[in-house]
Amino acid sequence: MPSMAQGNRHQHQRQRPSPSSNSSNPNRNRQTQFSARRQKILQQRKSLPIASVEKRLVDEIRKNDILIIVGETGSGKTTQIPQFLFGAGFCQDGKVIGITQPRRVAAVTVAKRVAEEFGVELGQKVGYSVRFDDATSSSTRIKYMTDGLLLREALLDPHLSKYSVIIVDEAHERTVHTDVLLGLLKNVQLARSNSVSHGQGLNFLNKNVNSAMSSEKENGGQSSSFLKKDHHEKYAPLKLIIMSASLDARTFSEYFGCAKAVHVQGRQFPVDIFYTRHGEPDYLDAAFITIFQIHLEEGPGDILAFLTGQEEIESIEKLIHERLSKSPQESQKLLVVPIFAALPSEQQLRAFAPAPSGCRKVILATNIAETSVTIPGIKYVIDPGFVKARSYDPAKGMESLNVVPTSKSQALQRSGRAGREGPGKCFRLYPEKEFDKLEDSTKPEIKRCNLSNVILQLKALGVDDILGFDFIEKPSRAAIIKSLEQLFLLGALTDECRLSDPVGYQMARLPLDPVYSKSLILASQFNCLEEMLITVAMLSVESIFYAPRDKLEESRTATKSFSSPEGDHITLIKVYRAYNDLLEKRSNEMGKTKSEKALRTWCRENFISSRSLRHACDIHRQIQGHVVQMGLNLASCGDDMLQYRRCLAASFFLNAAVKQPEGTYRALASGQVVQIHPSSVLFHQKAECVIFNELVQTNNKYIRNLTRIDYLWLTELAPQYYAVQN
DNA sequence: CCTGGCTTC
Repeated sequence: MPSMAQGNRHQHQRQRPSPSSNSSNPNRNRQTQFSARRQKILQQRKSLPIASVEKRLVDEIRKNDILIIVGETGSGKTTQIPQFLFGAGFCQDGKVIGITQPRRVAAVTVAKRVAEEFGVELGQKVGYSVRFDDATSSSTRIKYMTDGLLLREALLDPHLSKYSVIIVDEAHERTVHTDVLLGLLKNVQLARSNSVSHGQGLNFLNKNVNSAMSSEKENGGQSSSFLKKDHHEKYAPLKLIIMSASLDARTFSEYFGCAKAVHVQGRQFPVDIFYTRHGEPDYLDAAFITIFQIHLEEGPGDILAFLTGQEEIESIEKLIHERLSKSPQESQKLLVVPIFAALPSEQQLRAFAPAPSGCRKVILATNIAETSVTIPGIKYVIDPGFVKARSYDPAKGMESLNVVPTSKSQALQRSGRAGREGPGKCFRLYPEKEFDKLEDSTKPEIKRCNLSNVILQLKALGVDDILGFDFIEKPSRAAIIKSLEQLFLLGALTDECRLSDPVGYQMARLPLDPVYSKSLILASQFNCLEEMLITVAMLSVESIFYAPRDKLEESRTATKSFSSPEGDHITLIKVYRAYNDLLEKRSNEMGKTKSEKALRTWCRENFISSRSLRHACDIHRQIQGHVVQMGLNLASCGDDMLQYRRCLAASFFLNAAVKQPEGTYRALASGQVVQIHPSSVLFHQKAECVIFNELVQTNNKYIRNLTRIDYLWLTELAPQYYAVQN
C-alpha cells in the first residue's frame, strides 16, 4: 500500500472526526430504549470524569504521536479511551487498538466490561489476549492484553504492524515487561515513522518524533540500526499512549523526547492521614494496637492492614483471636480475614464478602491489596510502611527477598485504598518526618532482577548492543554483564555476543527461564524431552508442595510416596504423572466438575497445591506445543533415569554443588557455602555432588530442587565451563 | 532442620 494514500487518509481523519465518536448517535439511543441495563451503562459512562474531556483527549492524540495521560484512580481512562479512539476512526483499515496491562485479571475484566459497554460479544470487536487464554478474533479492534504478551507478539511481528495505537496502561508500576516494552515501542514507532518518511509522509512527523529521533542519534545510533532491514517496507505511523496513575509524568515525558502530558481527574474521596508521634520499634505490635484502637474508637467501616508476608499475617491473626477470646462481646463485632497470593482462592474470596451487619471486618493483607485486588468497603488503612521486595546481587547471581521501607508513591497508593467509596482515614505507623525521607517511587523492577530473560528477548528483537539500549532506566552494568555471561555459557550467544543459531533463537522462542529452555533443547538430544518438559513445567510454578507449619510431619509422610532417592526432579515428575493419571481416570468416570473436585481432594490429602499443579499443566501444554513446532525430538527415556540425570547435569551445570568434609556444600560457580534445604528429598542423603535450581538466602543459604549427579559428568558434558577450571 | 512480596510470557 503506498504511503501517500495512508498519509492522506490519516489527514482526512484529522479534519473530520467520524460521527460515530459522538455518544448521542441515534443508533445507540435506539438500543438503550430496549434495555435498562444499557441505559444504566450509558449513564455510568457519562458520569465518569473522563467523559467530559473526550473531545479534547482525541484532539491531543491526533496532534501528538506520543501522549502521556496521567489519570487518577477512578477516572475511567482504561475503559473509555480505547472506545473514544475507536469512535474517532483509529481502527480504519482493520487496524487494532492495543491496550496493555501488567496483570492478567485486569486485561480480562476490563475487556469484559468494555464489550458490555459496546454491546458486543466478548472476543469479537472487543477482546483480550493473555497467556493460555485468547479471546480475540479477526474482527477484534480493541484488544486488551498483558504487556508480556505484546512483547512476545513483537518477536513474530517486529513492527507490531496490525496496531494503529498502543496504550501502555499502569506504566507507573514499572514492571520489567513495561520497561522493556517502552524501549521497544519507542524504536518501533521510530521505524514505522521512518518507513513512511521517504515520501510525502514526511510532514506527518511531529516535533516529538523528531526530537526523539535526534536523541536516538546521540545515543550512538543504536535504535536506527535496530529494525533497519525493513526500511523499504511501508508502515502506517504508530500512536503511542502511556497511561500512568502517579504524578511523575515527567520521567515518561522526558524519555519520549518531551512528549506532551495531559492530566485527567479521578474520582477519589479524601483520606485523612495520621502519623505516629514517635518511631515504632515493633510495627507488628503497633499494627495490632491500631486495629483495636480503630475498632473501639472509630465509626463503622472495614479496616485494611498492610503486612509484609504470610508469617506476619498469621501471627497477628492469632494475636487478634487470642484477645477476642478474652472479650466475647467484642469478638462478635470483629471479623479477621487474611489475604495473600499463596492462599487458596476459596479462602481469598472471604476478604470480599461483606461482614455480617453490626460486624467490622479487618483484612490482613500483603501487597496483593495494594494493586492486584480491590476490596470494597474499606474506610481505614493501616500502613506500617514496609514491604517485602525482590533484590538482586549480580556478583553472586542471586535474587533475594527483603523487608524494606515503602516508597512515597506506595504509601500514597495504600492510603488511597481508604477512599474508594467515601472519605477515609489512613494510619501510617511512623512519624511524618520519616515519610519525607522515603524514596519518591519504588525502584523499577528491572534494576532489581536477573536480566537473562530480558536480554534474550531484546537480542531476539534485533537489539545487539544491550549496554547501549535506551532503557527508561538502565540496569547496572554489572547486572547486564552477568546475564550476558550466563547466556554465553548456555550457548545462547556467540563469541561476538550475537544470538546463536539455532540454539539462541530456539531459546528466545520459549516463554521460560533461559536455563530451562536450554534444558529442553538438550533433552531432545538426550532422548528425555518428555521427562524434561514435565520437570521444567513443575519448576516454573510456585512450590508444588504446600506444608502448613502445624502439619509439617503429616505432610512429610504424605509426600514420601512420591519421593525418589535420586532427587527432587524425579520426585516432581512422579507427582505430575500421578496427578495426570488420576485426571484421566476421573474425567472418564465422572463429569468434569466432579472430577475437578476429586482432584482437589487428592491434592489436599497429599499436601499439594492444586493451583500450582494446574498451572504446571497449562505450562506443560503450551511448551509442548512449542517444542513440537520447533521440531524437537519428543521422546521418553522410559526407565533410564541415568540418561535423564545426565541431561540435568548438562543443563544446570552452572548450578552444581559438591559436598564438603563438614557436610555443607560448595556451589561451584560462585564458591558460596550452601546447605541443602530441609524440604529436599536429598536432605538426609548427603550426595557427593548435586545440581540445583534455586539458591535462596534466609537464615542460611539453601539450595532447593536438587538431583544427585556424578561430578565427572560435569567435565564431560560441560567442558566449556569445567575443563578450564580443572 | 525450614519459608515463598506481587506479577508475567
